[in-house]
Amino acid sequence: MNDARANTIVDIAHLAGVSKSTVSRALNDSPLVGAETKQRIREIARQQRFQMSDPARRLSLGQSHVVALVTYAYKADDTVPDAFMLETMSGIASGLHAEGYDLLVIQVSPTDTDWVRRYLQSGRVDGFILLAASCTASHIQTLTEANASFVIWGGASGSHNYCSVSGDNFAGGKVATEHLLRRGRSRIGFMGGPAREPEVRERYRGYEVALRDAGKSVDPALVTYGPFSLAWGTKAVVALLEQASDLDGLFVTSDAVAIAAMEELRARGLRVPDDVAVVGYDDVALARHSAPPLTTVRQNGPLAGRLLAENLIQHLRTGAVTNVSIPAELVVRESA
Amino acid sequence: MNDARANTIVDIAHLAGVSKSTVSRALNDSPLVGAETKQRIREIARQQRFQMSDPARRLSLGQSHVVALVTYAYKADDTVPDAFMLETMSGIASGLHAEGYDLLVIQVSPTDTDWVRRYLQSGRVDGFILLAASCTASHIQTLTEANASFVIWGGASGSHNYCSVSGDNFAGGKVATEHLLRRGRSRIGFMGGPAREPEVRERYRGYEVALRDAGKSVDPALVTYGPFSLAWGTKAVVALLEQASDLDGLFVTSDAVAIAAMEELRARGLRVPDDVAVVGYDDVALARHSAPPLTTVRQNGPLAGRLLAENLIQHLRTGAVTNVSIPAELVVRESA
DNA sequence: TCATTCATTGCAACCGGTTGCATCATAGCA
DNA sequence: TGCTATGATGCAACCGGTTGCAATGAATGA
Repeated sequence: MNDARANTIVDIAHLAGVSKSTVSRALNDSPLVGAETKQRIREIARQQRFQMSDPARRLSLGQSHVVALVTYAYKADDTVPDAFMLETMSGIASGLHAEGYDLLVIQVSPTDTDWVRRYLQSGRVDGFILLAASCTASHIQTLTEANASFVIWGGASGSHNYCSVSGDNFAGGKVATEHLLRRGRSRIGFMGGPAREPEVRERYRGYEVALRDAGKSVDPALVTYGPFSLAWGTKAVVALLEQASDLDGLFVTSDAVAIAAMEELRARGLRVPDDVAVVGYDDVALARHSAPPLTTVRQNGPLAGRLLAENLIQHLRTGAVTNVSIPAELVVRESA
Repeated sequence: MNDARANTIVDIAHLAGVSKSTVSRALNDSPLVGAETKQRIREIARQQRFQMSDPARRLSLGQSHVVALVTYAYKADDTVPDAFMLETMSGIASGLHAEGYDLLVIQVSPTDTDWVRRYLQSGRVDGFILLAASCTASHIQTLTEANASFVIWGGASGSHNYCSVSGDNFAGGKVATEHLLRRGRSRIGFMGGPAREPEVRERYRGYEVALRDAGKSVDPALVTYGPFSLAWGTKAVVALLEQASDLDGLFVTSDAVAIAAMEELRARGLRVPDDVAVVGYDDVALARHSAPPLTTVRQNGPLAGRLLAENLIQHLRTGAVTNVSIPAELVVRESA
């Protein structure tokens, strides 16, 4: 190996004729080094294509500059893989990157809470990003007890002492329902996801308020909850039609499920939107190309990701707790 | 802070009345420590809920036990968010996890190659997982020169000296085309993705061979390439029909694009599969619920992910270069 | 001109593990 | 009984940075 490239700050120090402290300070842009010295050292480092050892740095500084995105093992059958999820992840990654952080993706089992300790106490990560959909109360408790920094996507809007970023699910549900009302629908069904998810509850509230504002009240026969699965989309439509054959509008809190629902409607000879108008949620890429193209509520995934990243980092640095809500926008296509 | 929990191996050493070397060895299950001593130390560590410092460990060992998944910034407009991608990622994460590795997701710009050095030389990661679709020759060259461990998803099947895992794209293309032939179609179009992508080329080869085996040859008017975007799906159908109005079968190398194509066919009054039979690729979750449900070629995403992880780790440990191909399976639904 | 301040730089300890080598006690063997 | 092979443990150096404090020299002010 004639690879005499400088590999540690000591090597750089030799080349520059200074001590390693000075090199360390120069590369960290400390004001304690003279301007020309700093310049010279940095130039040498550049020529040598020098990269500081990250583990050593972490060890000294006591922080990893890594954030974990906590997920469950993804199963194609019961989760619909959002464009949204990928978009958001992309936003998270670039938001973190801009601040010099890296994104670690970890999978945890729903019943295990030990991962908090494993990742935090070992210094592998500085903080966590969780998704409300896959995040139980016990997880939150564990995180709080461990004094961890974390931020949750889609948490309840209620009072809590942790950071969160959510879509404006209430507004989204409201605008979707109002749109259906404006289209002259009077028997509007609500197909939620799991009833326990805060996102779903908020969207329901929006649905409820929109109806109330229009002088109507909610008919329980028109409301149904279930998993966010395509199979359920089909089943729910069947059940809904049995309970309320005069259904003429449908607000589904997931595009994928909405598309499955539309398929079932069609299979039963009902035309969309003529017989039943349908509004989805998420604006998945395929929504634009469904039959008919789906009217839906769009959330800005990259923005969400960026905010998650920024708020978490802010919490790491300052301890500030922020709760942000990003707007929901109705995208009108042909299904309603 | 009365938090007197043991935080370093030295604390454990005190509690156990041994030296820190012994603790280190005990926790690493070294055969150099006596059995009872090892037991005792481990028990104490458990009681203290002790976690070794990862940065310190990395610094000593010179490895990070972290692998980077290299992605480009995700843009909803020109990339179709695969279920496959998410599934594969999940497989990668659990494959890595089983071997004690973590998954870091990094975004790089197509023109930048410096990230290799930044991540590798700094010791932040031990190796890389790349996707052929977003992976230029210069990236590969840089990786090779840096002597990095890496594995590529969907690389060419040709001869190369790096690890790769791919779907059997040739077989997939062949089986899809054969299915269309079996359905009595004689004017079968090929809608590929970007012509430069190895995956696409292989699928085309399968298409070509299937036709040849059936005594037909490829009609260039039936073949078209373009980006994997939904908008292109629509446009390509228009173009194809102009060039060959007698089109009666269509093999599209992406489900999402295929769904967009079917929509356009329908818009032009052509029935699927009666007038034009369509076969897609990927078996996206929505494929089952498109109109009509899409016949497609399925790849096992979780398996792919697991193999990517395992082969990379094997390369890290032994330097072994493996090239694996996973099977492609035809899923017959109603579109063909 | 001398004392004092300030800007630079170096020294050395520290972060928390790993590991080669020395040490030591014990068991095995002649 | 004396000597060696062997297993268990400790010592101390090392991984590559960061940082408090001391030291140095020059510039400032009286």
